[in-house]
Formats: sequence, C-alpha cells, structure tokens
Amino acid sequence: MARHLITSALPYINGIKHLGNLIGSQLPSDVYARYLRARGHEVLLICATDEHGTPAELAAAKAGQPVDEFCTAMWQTQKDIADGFRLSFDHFGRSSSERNHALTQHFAGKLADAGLIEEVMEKQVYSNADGRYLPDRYIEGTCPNCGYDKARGDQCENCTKQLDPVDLIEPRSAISGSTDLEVRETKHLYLRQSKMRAQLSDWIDAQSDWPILTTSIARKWLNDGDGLQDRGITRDLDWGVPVKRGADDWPGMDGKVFYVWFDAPIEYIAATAEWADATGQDDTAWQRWWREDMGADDVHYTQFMAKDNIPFHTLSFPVTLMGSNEPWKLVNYIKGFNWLNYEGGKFSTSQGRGIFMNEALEILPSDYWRWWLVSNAPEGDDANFTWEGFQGGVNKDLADVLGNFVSRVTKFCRSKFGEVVPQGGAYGPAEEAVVAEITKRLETYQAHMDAIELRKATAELRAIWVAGNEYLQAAEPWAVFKTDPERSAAIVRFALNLIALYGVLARPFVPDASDTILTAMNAGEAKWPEDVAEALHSLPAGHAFTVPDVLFAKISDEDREALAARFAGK
RNA sequence: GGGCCUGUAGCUCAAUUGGUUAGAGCAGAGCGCUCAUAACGCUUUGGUUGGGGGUUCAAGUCCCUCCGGGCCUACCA
Repeated sequence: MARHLITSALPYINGIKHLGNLIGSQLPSDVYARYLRARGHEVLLICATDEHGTPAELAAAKAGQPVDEFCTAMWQTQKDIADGFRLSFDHFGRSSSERNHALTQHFAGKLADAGLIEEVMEKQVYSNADGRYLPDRYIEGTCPNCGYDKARGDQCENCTKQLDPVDLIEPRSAISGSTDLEVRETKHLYLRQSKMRAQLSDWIDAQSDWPILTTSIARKWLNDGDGLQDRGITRDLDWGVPVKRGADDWPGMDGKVFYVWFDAPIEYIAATAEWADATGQDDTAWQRWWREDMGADDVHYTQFMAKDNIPFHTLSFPVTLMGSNEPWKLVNYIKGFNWLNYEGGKFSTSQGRGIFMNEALEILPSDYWRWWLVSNAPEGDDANFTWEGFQGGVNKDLADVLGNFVSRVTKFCRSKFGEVVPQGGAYGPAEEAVVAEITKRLETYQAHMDAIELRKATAELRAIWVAGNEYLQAAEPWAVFKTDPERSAAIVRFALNLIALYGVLARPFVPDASDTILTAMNAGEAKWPEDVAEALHSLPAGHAFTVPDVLFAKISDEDREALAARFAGK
C-alpha cells in the first residue's frame, strides 16, 4: 500500500483533441491509475484543461465567443469526452480557476523573494489591426535566406533556418494578414533559471531510472550553448492569471498576465486543491499530496506527457517548485510518449486528417480505442494508426481471444448445465497447470504495469486470455460431457472462474467490458487476485450467472473501408 | 547548422543492457476441433538485424563511416 499521485499533461483548450493527444498522456495515466487502485494503493489522478495563451484567445475569437465563455464550454466538452473514454480523473480542473490564480501568484511572489525574478524591458511586435502583441510564430513574411514567402517569425519551414521576426521581409500578421506592425517596448518578468542550473543538473543526474528520452532532452537544455537560459514568464494578454507578487500588486506590471507555461504546471497543484474544494475537504486534504511538510513525503509522484512537454516538466516547473524555498513535492518519474501518426502522416486539425476523440466515440465504444491505443502506444518510437491495424488488433484480441472465450464457455454451460456454475468433479492436473501458468504470467503482467511498460503489459494480458482458450481446447468439455458429465462440470466451473478473473485483470484497459463480464458472472465485488488458485475458486458451484451479449462486435472489412474513406481528409 | 532518438521477418514490435541456435502477435501454409462472434488449438514458411569497416573469446547491442526516418532547437502549447 503506497500513495500515488499521478498527473496527466493538460490538454489545451483550443479544441477537441485527437487520438494522438489521448494516447500521449491522458489515457496511459488512467490505465496506470486504475491498475494501482486495483492493487489497493491510494491513488490521486489529476488532469485539467490548459486554458491560457494566444491560441485560446484566437480560438475563442474564431468561435465568436468571449474567451471565458469559450473556455467554459470547451472545458465541458473535453470533460464529457474524457468521461466517454472512462478516464477516471479524481478531478478534471481548469487552469483558469481561482485556485490556480492564487497559487501562481503565490509562486511568483516566493520566486521574487528568492531573487529568481528579473524585470526586463524588451521589444515586441505589436499588430495595430489585431490589437495585440504577436508571438514570433504569428508573424509571417518572406524568408531572407531562401525566399519562401510563408516563413514564420521563429523559423522558416522551408529551409529550416531559425529566424528573428525582424529578419522577415515584408512581415505581416499571421492572424489577419495586416502589415500594420510596429515594435514596442514592453516590460516582462523573467525566471532566472540560470541561477539554478547546478541544482537542476544534480537533480536530473539523480534520476537514474528515467528514460533516455527524458533525461537527454533536459541535459540538452541545461548544457547547450551558454547553458540554461532565463525565460520570460509574463505576456501582454487579457486572458490569464494577472501578474501579482503573492497577494500584492506588482508595480509596472498592470494589465499583464503570467505566461501559460508558468501557470499550467502549477495547475497540477491547484487542481488538487479544486478537488479538495469539490469534495468538501479542507486544505490539508490536498496539501498531504503536495507538501512534504504536510504529509507528502511518502507520496510517489508520476507524470504522463508527450515528449514536447518534457523541457517544461524537467526544468522550468522544477525551478518554480525548488526556487520557492518551500517543501513542494517533486516528480519521481516522468513517463514520456512519442507521437501517434495517422496512416503514415501527422494527425492534422487544419486538414481534417485523422480521428478526433468525439468522432472516435461516435464510431465505436471506448474500450476498442483504449485497447488498441494502449497496446500500440508510442512508447519507444513514434507509432502509426492504420485502419487495417486497428481492425486486426481489435478483432483478434478483443473479439476472438477474449470475447469469444466468454461466449463459448457461458453458452456451453447454459446448454448443458443451465445458467449456474455446475457442481461435481474436481480440479486436477490440467487445472493446476493453468494456475501455474497464469500465476507466472500475472507476475510478469504486474511487473510491466509497475514499470509502466504498457505495450508489454497488454501482450502479457492477452497471453493470459490465450491460456484459457488453450486449456479449453485440451480439456474439451463438450466431448468429455458425453462420457463423464461430472468432469465436464469441473472444467466448465474452472473456465467460468477464468472469465471472472479476466474481468478483473482487464479492467485497467477495457473497463466497460470488465464491468459487463463481472456483472454477467455476478461477481461485481471481485478483487485483484493475490493468489490465482484461490481466485479460481471464487465462483462456487451453484453460483448463478447470465450469458452476456457479444462483448465485442467485429469490425467488418466494409466498415473499415468506409471509415478509412471518411477520415482520409480533405 | 547543432543536439538527441531511431532503422530487427511481408506488417507491428521483443531480445534479461556484450553472452547459447535473434523471439512474439498479425498476415501466409498445413492439420485438428465443433463449445463459440467463420471463432479456438497445434504445426509450419518467413531474418546477411539499413550498407560498409572496426573493437572483442563473443556484437542486433560498443566505436567509426555512409544511407534512410523522426524529434527538439527556448515567444505555439
């Protein structure tokens, strides 16, 4: 029994996320949390929408809504979809919450007290037509290097040269196309990360069990060029956390807000406070997860994210926490993911290419997506979604191996013994062999889950399902029934118990199917097996059950072709 | 340009971190079974581990080089 704090990277508010975003953090965090809960650990799983920044304001403008209304509506949409995918967040918060405003301002105050905030006058491009400052990549123009006429202010996509917005020839706003731009002086706060470089470096070096993907990105930022650079943590925007020093105004910073990447990770903490508020608890309830002086010293904290988020979670957020000089809980393990591609290319919002979370749920139940995505998660390298692969994986693993096993056992039992666990006979060597195999495989499965090796865990779980089919084939209760009904009854009793066991073991991945199985087997209270042999006695002779409907309908070739055509993009 | 990751069977991935004959699933072939969602089980065909060179008793694994793919490069988030 341990205490596990788990956070998923925050989905951005500007629209509905696609399947690549889902498998990049939210879904694996849920799978891991469900597993740890099943093992009896105390788990808190936190997620939230990341609501600030220029793209949020632009998305709201495009939708013709005030930004706060847009975000409220999109938060609800994202929450509903998360529920649809059975993501078991203890709380799904909002980075625009009062809690996050207060905490973000608190951290800024503490960092200022520690001498880690610097005021810098800098020059920014302002668009008179848009009425806003433009981030570098929102400025377009002709590349001075290669002549490409849609180069962005930060980099030319054509020749890949890094640029400064002032380098661009005939610069214009990428939002409106206006060329009415001017350079203005504006004051911003910088986080002096460079002062904490040594401390950060030591901290990273101490993480010997982190994946290379994670530590190498952090080390690159720490050591590249002149080393870790200070970073601006404020912006000239309307929507965001107003710049304050704790509860006090910050002279000269009126009308400015904190940068989204400063306040977003703080929302992990704030969302936990929102959770305490929403569940009627006081501050000690969330502090015991986050403050080492308030009971969090025994918490194991795991973060899930796609690889693009790693610099912020290995550098600037730890600086925020360490630099505050308060005993905040630091992350113990970062699980990073690569990208999921769609049919060999990128998922693309603008080109309507790929599958978005709401569309996925309209097509098929969440279990299908959960299983395929996790069993093909981009853990080691970028992964590729294809309709053919999806159809094959779902049909074979879920319909044939697991679903059909449930079907063949329950229907055979019903026809020979009725919808009740049959009595008579006893388990023998064949059953002992299955117990031994599953015991061994369960250990492997658990080891993979403990290590958050999700693909390997799904492969092992599948092997546990296959063991049931192998057993049944060898024991052939349908043939034995003709000569020895008692023995046939024992085989069926054992197989029915296997079904209940599978219901429990599959729950982290396919929770709805698990519920269907356990409800049908009338075994709703079934716990994670401490002992396989014992677990396979949990449904005694005489225990009533019902034959469930087909657990997973197969995806036909015609369906697959229609879906592939529908999502081919513009 | 710089840094990092990566290339293994037709496809998707493993390989206890340098250690026997490189393994699984899918797809293909054959056989069996008839309880089941045309499902299941067994057997089986596929590999010069991107190319070349080196270190070592031993290389998919380490080094060099070439070729291909990807990510990051600090104001998108």
